Amino acid sequence: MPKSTVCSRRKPSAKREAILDAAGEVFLEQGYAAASMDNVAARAGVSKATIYAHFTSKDDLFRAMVRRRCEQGEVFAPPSRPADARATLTALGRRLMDLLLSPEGLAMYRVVMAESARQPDLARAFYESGPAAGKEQIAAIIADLARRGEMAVADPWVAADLFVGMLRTDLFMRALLGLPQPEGRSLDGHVATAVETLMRAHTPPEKEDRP
Amino acid sequence: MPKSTVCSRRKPSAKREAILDAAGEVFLEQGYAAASMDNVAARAGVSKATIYAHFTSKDDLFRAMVRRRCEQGEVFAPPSRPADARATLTALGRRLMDLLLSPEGLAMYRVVMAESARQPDLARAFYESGPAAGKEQIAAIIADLARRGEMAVADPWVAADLFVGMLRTDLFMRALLGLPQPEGRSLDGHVATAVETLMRAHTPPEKEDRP
DNA sequence: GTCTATAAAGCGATAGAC
DNA sequence: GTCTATCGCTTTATAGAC
Repeated sequence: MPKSTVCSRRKPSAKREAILDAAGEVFLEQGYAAASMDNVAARAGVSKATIYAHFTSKDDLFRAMVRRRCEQGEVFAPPSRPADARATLTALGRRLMDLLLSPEGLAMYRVVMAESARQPDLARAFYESGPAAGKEQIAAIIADLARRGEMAVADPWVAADLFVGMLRTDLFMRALLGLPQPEGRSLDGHVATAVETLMRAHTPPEKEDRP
Repeated sequence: MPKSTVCSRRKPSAKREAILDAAGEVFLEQGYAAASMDNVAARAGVSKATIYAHFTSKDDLFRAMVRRRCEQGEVFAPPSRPADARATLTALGRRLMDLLLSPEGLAMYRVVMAESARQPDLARAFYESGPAAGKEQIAAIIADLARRGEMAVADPWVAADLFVGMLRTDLFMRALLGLPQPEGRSLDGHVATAVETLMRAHTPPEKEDRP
């Protein structure tokens, strides 16, 4: 995968980067409509006219900001050395929860969903480089576990979907709504429950050993 | 449960209702910030001043609209006569999917999430009267199945969480983002997969019979 | 209660100097 | 490229007649 010096169709002008950073903060905090170009300019430390020298409109700036934040490589690395299904899924689940519950990630979900009606292509780009890419990587790891006989999986994509779904429960919904998390349950316990349920439904016959 | 003539702290003035209906359409379509009072007035067939005679501000109108749409009774009725776990869960899952994927429901999620930072109490009210109330009803039904020996459930709330999570997967995420649903998979198949996975993890020992 | 007309402020976007 | 200053429009909210 290309990582740097490739696809730099624009030289990384310092001001341009500052504007994009500021736009990220303002749009993600306030939403597209409530955010103002004056606000972005102030937070970037430039004048409003400078923004319009780099971007043709508020819309253009918003799209550039979202697209830049979508450019991220592999977020779910396969385990460095082969491990059993429970350990692999637990690490994976924990990583997913951290991503889902990060403030920037949550804000991104909110703002893109809010604008999805007016920016269908942007919503698609976000989905494909975010949730879809992540699920694809998880499905690949599950497929590998199945290949090694650690799990009995008919369709790795369905299994990945179930796994992500069991992790992205009320906890995620509450986070998206900005509500405080209930104190009782820990993230690790939450992940363990999902892993256990998935394993019970996908344990290969020769490994059957109920606790 | 009280249904009508109760809690009518305001007489249902016709214009007031028209304004609230119009506000629902406009806010849910365009989002809070992008919606204008002129637009609401036009769609309600009244003048802008009339709106301000009933509501003190745009914010007040928005809150009244959300709160009114949150007043809904029981959405997941228990089965009329006792049925086995698979049938009960399948009906329940199908009902949940219909609710989650309805255009009004989706728009409500989007607009409340987008405004959650500025309206924390509104987000909480929506959550409690929507997702939380639904999950509570589902947990009660699962608890009843467990009591009758149809399922082996340690914690009905955890089971309900898992069940809802497995249903509210990518399908729901894509719907929130306004993306078209993939053609291949049917809603019924999706529900069946979730029911099957939940059952495998919660089948009581004396009923063990794998297909 | 409901209207028309308007005030006051903020918005996206641009002109023109440097 | 970057700035200051400003245009033209839309917005929320209100005054005053009926």
